[in-house]
Amino acid sequence: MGRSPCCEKAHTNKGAWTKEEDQRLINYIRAHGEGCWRSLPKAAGLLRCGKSCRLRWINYLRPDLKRGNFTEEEDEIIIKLHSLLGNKWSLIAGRLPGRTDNEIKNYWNTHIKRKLISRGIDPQTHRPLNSTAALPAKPCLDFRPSTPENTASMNEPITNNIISTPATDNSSSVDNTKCSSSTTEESQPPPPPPPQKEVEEGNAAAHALDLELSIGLPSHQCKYTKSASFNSVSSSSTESKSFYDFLMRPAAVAEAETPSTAAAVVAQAMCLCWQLGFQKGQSCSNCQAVNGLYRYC
DNA sequence: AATGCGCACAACCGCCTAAGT
DNA sequence: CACTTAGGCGGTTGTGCGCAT
Repeated sequence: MGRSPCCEKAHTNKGAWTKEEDQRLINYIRAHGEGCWRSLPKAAGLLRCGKSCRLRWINYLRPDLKRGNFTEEEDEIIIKLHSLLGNKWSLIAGRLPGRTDNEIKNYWNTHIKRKLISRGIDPQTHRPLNSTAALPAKPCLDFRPSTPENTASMNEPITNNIISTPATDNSSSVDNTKCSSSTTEESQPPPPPPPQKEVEEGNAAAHALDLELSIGLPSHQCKYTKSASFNSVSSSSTESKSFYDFLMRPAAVAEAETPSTAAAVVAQAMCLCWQLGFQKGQSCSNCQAVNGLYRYC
């Protein structure tokens, strides 16, 4: 049985929105609030698909949108979050008040990719370009469930989780693009994405995800539990907790902070020696000192 | 002035998941 | 438990615009 279309396509407009349509949508949402996108078009007198209305509102009409150019600080935050989260645009957008996932996604594809390439960094793997050729993209947070194997691996020196040392180390059979440490199942050739499904299948309780960054998610305040079910903070590390706080801080709270505050938290919580193109053996003291938290080194 | 090209971004599409029945 | 539905997400496409020739 196929999926029914989200709306009656025969009688819906497509393409660019007119000012009148925008105004109708704005007026309706102002009067009735968001919700029930399926019935909204009819109620608002719009010949549009509900999905289309939702997208238009979220990406363009919402009053709290920032619009305008991204700042350098926002750039850096996006880069850093992308290195951790991969193409989880909605998660990244959640950390940038006033920015939408679509906006960030477009900005990434048109600006930041080029910027990173000009720095000699692979935009997908966040590793130096000359060491990442032909390696598949991989998000950098590990959403695998906690298992004894994982837990054990977390206590080992980190060499290949998330961003590993640039590939001078070919002798290791470990796939450096993997964000997770090697386990029995992951010692096999990496299946194409997404790992999330596997994770969820192996985690019926959906509560034991371990991000290996010791990031946890208080379910009461994060709307993104569906996309990334973070576990509770399991580390006493101040740094990881700071970054956890930053990631999981509601956008409304984050908005109250200055971008530099947010950036500082990221800078504090993440070791970026990898991003600077350090070669093996040149990693900073943080990488060596914080066992199990930074997977970049 | 006309044309071609590349870029930026709004919008669409298909899929997934949670919630409802 | 199976099925349906709405909402949400990420990838991709379409189109308008500016610039170079």
